[in-house]
Amino acid sequence: MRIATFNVNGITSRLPALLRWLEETRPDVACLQELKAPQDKFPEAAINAAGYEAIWHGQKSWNGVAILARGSKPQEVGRGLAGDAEDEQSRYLEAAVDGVLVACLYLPNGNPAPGPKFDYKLQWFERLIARGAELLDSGAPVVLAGDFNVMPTELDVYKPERWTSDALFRPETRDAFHRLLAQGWCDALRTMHPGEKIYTFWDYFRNAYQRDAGLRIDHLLLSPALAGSLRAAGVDRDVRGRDKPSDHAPTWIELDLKNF
DNA sequence: ATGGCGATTATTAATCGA
Repeated sequence: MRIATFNVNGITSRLPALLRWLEETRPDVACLQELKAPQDKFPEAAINAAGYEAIWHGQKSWNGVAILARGSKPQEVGRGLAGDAEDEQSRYLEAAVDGVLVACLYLPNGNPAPGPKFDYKLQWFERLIARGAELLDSGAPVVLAGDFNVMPTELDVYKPERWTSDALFRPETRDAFHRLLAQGWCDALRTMHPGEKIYTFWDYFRNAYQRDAGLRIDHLLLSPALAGSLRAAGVDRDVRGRDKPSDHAPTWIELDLKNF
């Protein structure tokens, strides 16, 4: 089973690039973030025509997440994280696909930091950590996939010293990510490629992609029930180098569930 | 250290992302 995560930065303007990538790589599950489209503007017909069924949680202008499955409808488990009744941002969606619980998440950016946006990021992180504990307690096979807006270590930033005060790399942010991992999650990309420079995002400025000035902020975390099934992981870097690209590249894992 | 690009929304400029 191939599971991918892709921050599309606007599904309306990214639809041709998304469809091309789906056709080329045929993931079994695709988690999308930053739809930047209201609920009724999701291009469901085009997704269906590509062989996928989808559930999504849209929002006008910002955020928005979706889970696509090839040839079957993702069975929704829930949307949104508990712990803040006031939170209206569409950033979290859970679904069951072929016996695997897939959580698609778009963690807040948090800049500028410090400030209210950074506070929101850290609070959102704590709510995710609480949900992570529940999911692990269930013993279910779970993948947490999405744009975490965190570079976990210095290896995950092209120039770490430039990013130490940024919301994506501040000590509080990294600490939260590491507390999440310490619950028992497996960082799939890093596990398959220890010590390697791996980026999933290159900003639009200053030829960042051409200079390989990137960040690793899109992650797939596996529960212990799934970690032993991990066979491969990677980033579809070339997608970032095409016309009209997202600033993120699709990131994926391959699980062997034959003996599951 | 700054500003650069791209998408969206409401009316050609502001906001947001990372």
